[in-house]
Amino acid sequence: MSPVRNPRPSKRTPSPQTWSNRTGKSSTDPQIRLLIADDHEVVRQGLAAMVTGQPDMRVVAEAPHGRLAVQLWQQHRPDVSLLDLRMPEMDGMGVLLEIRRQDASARAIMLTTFDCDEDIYRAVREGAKAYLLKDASRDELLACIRKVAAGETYFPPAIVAKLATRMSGGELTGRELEVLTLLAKGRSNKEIGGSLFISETTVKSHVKSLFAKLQVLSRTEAIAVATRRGLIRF
Amino acid sequence: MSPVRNPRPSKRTPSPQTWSNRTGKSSTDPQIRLLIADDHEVVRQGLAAMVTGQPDMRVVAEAPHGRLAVQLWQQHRPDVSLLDLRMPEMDGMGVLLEIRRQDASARAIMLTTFDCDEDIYRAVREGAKAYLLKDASRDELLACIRKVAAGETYFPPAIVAKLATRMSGGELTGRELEVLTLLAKGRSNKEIGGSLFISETTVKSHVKSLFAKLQVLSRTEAIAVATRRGLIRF
DNA sequence: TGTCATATCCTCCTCAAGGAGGAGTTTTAT
DNA sequence: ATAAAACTCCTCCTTGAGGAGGATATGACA
Repeated sequence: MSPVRNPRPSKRTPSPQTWSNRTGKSSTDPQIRLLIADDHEVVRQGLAAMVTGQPDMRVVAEAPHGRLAVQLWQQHRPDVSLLDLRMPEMDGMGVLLEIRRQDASARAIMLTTFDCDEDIYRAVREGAKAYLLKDASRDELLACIRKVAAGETYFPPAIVAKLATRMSGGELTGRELEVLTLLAKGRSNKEIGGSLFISETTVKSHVKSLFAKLQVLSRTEAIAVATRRGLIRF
Repeated sequence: MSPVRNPRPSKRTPSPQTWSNRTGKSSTDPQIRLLIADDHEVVRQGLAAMVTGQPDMRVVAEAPHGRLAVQLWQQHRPDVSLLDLRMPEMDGMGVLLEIRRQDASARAIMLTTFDCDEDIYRAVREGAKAYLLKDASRDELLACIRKVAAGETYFPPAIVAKLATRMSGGELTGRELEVLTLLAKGRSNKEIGGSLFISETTVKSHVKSLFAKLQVLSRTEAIAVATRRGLIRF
């Protein structure tokens, strides 16, 4: 509410010295101010509980869904936002996109239960400073928050490995993803063609390039791989 | 350790008046004593945070995996156990089975992120007193704990509906489940036969009855349905 | 004892799936 | 303007999937 906002004037990351200033900071804002966005109350409570007691950080806002998260971000301009990937109204990626549109230097940690290649890839591409699985320990979470607040990034080794995996094979086109989605629902090529208003032949050709990119030989395999990569959900 | 255990003699739910009594209860055990078992620290912290401040309940033990959960249960004999379904070492179902083997009147709430028909069904069959999704609100959780502590059961409407769905179609045999698992990995009938040391023909016949029970017409559909029901995981 | 479920195996048949190898059109980026 | 993707459609061919309709052996249960 107070008009005194965001000490960072949307500039680039200042020099390391300035950074030290931030950490042992001016009297006005001595703590890392956090926004928590997660639709699960248990998780919000858990995250909040994990930072309370830490003298150098403080939760300034909590949101049960993405839309509110953006709103609260605008109001509070937190130093670091903890965003759940899967949320109603607007998911974590949406929130990240929106807040980074308004302030390209905004810092966010993406939180998720699963380590889907696709999700990780997108989060990194959209400028997430860190990617944490919800099975992270308290220490890991705190370390991650401090790193991100300091302008660094944080990606667990397992995440980095996944990211590498994802790079192989190439990206699916929009149409291929549409076909894949229907294919995963058990639809035949003919049915898919009917749904997308294209011929069965065309579906086949999409399926073919799909298989090549996913490096599989059958639709059932495609479903398995695509699910593991997070391209489709059940 | 103390032989003074479980003041409720596995009787039926007492009258509402008794409820008031329980809340302002006898000096020996005035609170509902809880065990929390979940491999995610965030969730443990969250659950703990949600009950702290409640005068009528108290967390007496926390476990990051199933094996320790059983151990701690034996030590503390909590009134209610909150068990995560998916855990390392031993999952929630295993813990439930074990503690109910030692004390058939033990009360447990099964916690999970997903509402898979199969999981719900098994939990209910094995004597879980309640089934809660992790997106439950604080109020729902507290209400659930109090109900279970009072000897009642608690199943959200959505869960009951799922349970009904699960009942249709019939149960898969062990062999059928094996075939389904391999089928979902993208294996062909011949490959499945090779893995299970049976002929392709036999695989086909298993697949056929599989389809009938799942009420589907193709393997891709089977994967979709089986995933939704929680029969297979990726 | 007979029945029911499970698991195993068979044949014959049809059709959808998927590989090989094209080609034309539109969109997008350079 | 031009090249590169993406999207569309085609034929010919092989094989695997899945339906129909069986048979046999086992073990549990009444």
